[in-house]
Amino acid sequence: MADGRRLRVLVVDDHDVVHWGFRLLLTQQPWVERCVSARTGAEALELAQRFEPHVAVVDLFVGDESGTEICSAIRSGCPGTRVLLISGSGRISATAARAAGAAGFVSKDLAGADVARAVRSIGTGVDVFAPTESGPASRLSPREREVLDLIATGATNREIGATLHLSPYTVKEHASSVYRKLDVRNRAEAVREAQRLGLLA
Amino acid sequence: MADGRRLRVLVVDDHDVVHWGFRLLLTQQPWVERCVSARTGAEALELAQRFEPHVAVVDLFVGDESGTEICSAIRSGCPGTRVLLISGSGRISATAARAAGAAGFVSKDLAGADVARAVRSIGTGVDVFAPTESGPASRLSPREREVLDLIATGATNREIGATLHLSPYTVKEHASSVYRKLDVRNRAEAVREAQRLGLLA
DNA sequence: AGACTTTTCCCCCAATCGGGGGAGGCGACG
DNA sequence: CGTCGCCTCCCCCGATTGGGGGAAAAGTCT
Repeated sequence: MADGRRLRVLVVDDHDVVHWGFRLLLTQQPWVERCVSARTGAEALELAQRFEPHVAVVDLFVGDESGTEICSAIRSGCPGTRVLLISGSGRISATAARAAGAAGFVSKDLAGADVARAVRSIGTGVDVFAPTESGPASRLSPREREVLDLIATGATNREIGATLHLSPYTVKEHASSVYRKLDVRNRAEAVREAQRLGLLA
Repeated sequence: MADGRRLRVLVVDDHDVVHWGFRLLLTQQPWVERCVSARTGAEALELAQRFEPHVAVVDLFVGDESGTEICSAIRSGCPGTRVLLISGSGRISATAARAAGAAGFVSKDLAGADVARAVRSIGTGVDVFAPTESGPASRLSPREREVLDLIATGATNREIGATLHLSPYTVKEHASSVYRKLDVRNRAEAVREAQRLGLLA
């Protein structure tokens, strides 16, 4: 794709510090043509269409909005733009990122040079899914994550079952699996641990 | 305190992007002499003692470490340095921030100019506690916070009672008060809400 | 094909939870 | 002085939880 061409990059994040950080990081790169930032999904979409960036760096949580949704919106509204999802402290499943149409996923925890390299790789057509899933977080199955999400809202097993169209027995089963995998004893601790691991918004 | 003098600032955060963001933001300010960054509590302490910054900007969560603890460490290891605590998305009680010896607290959500102004205010001896306490967080009594902390560890009311030398009945009473005040139904949701409000770390 | 994981469902049972009620003591604030 | 919030303790009760057991279908990986 982009070979001898310099890249345009769009940064989507609700924190100004992140904007400045990326701007400082990226404008120093000789292969970056320009770097613009959006603070909301709507702004991101608008900028993407007007600006046609090669790469959109999208935070997993942009205010109240979901990074994966913004990713999907950019993908459909501006097909030429490839999306790199970045996470604050937590992790996301590579499959979920792919499902949203992302071309890559990395953690903000990575050193600057690594993030920059990831942006460049995305821009040149190479997919990047950095944090090879390893922690206890990754061992949670999709179903278990769904259940965990609902547990964090204070829902009972019965309510979760109704929501997910499952028997309360099954919900309890998934909940117990989550407790085992996260090494916690109950819902309260599971929520705390999930927050710590960045599994919840 | 610092009048005609330009300020040295230490940024403590585990995310490089935040470092770059603050660097870009602060080095543009004419009243900033220099801006250095630390990625861990130990590094922060070391830099604080060697560098004697006027202001230390400390994230509420630095990797696995607690921002308030780093704040305390800086305060005792380098009394001349005043600390500005910053939060990612959540909030913290101003009282908790004060207890840790912080001279101020703001949210990363603030616009750049506001954050910069807060840093400058801290450096010139003015305390800054931006999100004026009003929410449900501040209404929690000390006992209720203790109970909430222990609930987040997965402890049962009986265990909490043993820890705090209270009857399980009393613990249950405090727990119920917490639920009422945070407008949640149970422990799991209370933990999630407490995290969101920055009551836990 | 066998091992493995995931998902789904069921039962039993003790422990825990959370709301409701009541009660007394304390200190602050007006 | 009365009220109000905080802290402490107690009981009852139904709902919920979480561990133990078993079972079956589907898919993946080797």
